Amino acid sequence: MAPVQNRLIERLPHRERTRLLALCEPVQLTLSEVLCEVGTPTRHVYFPTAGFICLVKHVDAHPGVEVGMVGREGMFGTQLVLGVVNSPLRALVQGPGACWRVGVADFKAELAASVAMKRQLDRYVYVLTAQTVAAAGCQRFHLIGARLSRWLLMSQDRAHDDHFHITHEFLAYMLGVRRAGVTVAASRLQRLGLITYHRGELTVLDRAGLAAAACSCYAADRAVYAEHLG
Amino acid sequence: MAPVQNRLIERLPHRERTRLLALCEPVQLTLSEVLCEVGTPTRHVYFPTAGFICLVKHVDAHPGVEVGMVGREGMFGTQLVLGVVNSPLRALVQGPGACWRVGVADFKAELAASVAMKRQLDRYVYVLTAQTVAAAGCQRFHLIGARLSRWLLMSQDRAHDDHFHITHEFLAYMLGVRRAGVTVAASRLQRLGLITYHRGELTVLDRAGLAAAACSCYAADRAVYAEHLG
DNA sequence: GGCGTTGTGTTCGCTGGCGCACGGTGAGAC
DNA sequence: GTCTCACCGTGCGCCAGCGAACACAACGCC
Repeated sequence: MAPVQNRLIERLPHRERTRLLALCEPVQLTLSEVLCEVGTPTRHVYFPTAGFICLVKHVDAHPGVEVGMVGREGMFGTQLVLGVVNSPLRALVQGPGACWRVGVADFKAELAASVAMKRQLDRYVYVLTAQTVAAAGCQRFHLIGARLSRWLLMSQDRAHDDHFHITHEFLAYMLGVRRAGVTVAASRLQRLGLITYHRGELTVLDRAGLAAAACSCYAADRAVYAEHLG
Repeated sequence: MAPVQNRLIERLPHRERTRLLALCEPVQLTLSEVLCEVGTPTRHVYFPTAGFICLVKHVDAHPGVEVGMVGREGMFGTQLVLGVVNSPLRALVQGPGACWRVGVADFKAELAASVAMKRQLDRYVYVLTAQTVAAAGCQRFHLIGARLSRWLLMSQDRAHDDHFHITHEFLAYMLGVRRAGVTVAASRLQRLGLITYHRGELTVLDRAGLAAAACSCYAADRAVYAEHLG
């Protein structure tokens, strides 16, 4: 078996890790796949190892806003940790790749059986909530360019690659803005030599520069994660 | 002893409720009191009975945005339920009134001792998180007038009174907007006969009208609460 | 090799909210 | 009775982002 490569699982005590992995099945996340729709019961819990997932809030008929991102540092299905089956958010695969998957019943049973596991996942719930709260502030105060930069950095961290597939259209959906707005912001970043892109293939050229262009939320998110699960 | 009048405590099984109340001390929340500053360790957990508390996120040097509100339907200190001591948010008293208070150590001990309590508070964490997520979307898409209406309704629910003390300045801080913007929105609501106010004393005249003017987030929040803790 | 589809660049007029600022007025302090 | 201060009304210029639209180029399909 390949190394686990999901931080939450790796941090579990040996016994719990083994038991959980025995219940996991490896699945491949495919781009744009919807793992869970709003208001529907969660069927599986996901622990990404290479792919990553965006959590999107919808309000009225508006496009949608990303409020959280889950890569191999986290999991999708935190609502189950809190004892709730329905997802309040849409879970959308943004980075294709490998992932562990557990059925809801098995997951609940393990959670009930292991205090250590529950305790750790509680902490992750906290971290993800902090990210969500930061997203609220970010929505309110930061300009598209800064938010775009932040989003690209977060994606790059989770894709473990400086190149990934993403269109302006999709970015607009994630940021809750117009596609044209993204084009303007992205082309500025390109002119500055921070990124380059062409028909959905985007490459980060200057990570440090991008970090400088990003809003403070990026650093804040990382700090919270490091403090509680680092 | 007066009736408990905090929904979370009331919903506990008899044994747990009695034990928790034995550890509680009654305190009076005073307007504008800061119960907990960002990044500092939480000292007490609060279960409001008459007063209520706002949770405010700060980003950079910007004014602040309210991302959650806690009245007698909830509690302040959810981070402790997740095993984290530091608060990610500022907790600010917005409605003065009575409240139960428990020390952190006592609270943790009770939480560890009672599965039923932990389970219920987990659910409340979920509800509060949903509220936070809604706040993010609300920030992004809704106009000041609609958000103001929502905020007034939420306050009224928690104040159990159609009259309360609130200035435009403070509302601006809560909504993360300019004071002048609040004045414009509030005076429109007044012209429509939905509210009346004068030098910090505000009265709701037409609750139904206000609900019609508010964004969908208000109804959504209530629905989530009712579904999970109703 | 033609054709529809998808991704990107750009324009135009509009508007909500911003920063800043000034003025008025009620209420309490002395 | 005056003074001060908190609270509220309003105005002005500005700008980010919006909605709607059009143009063009690259790619995939037949």
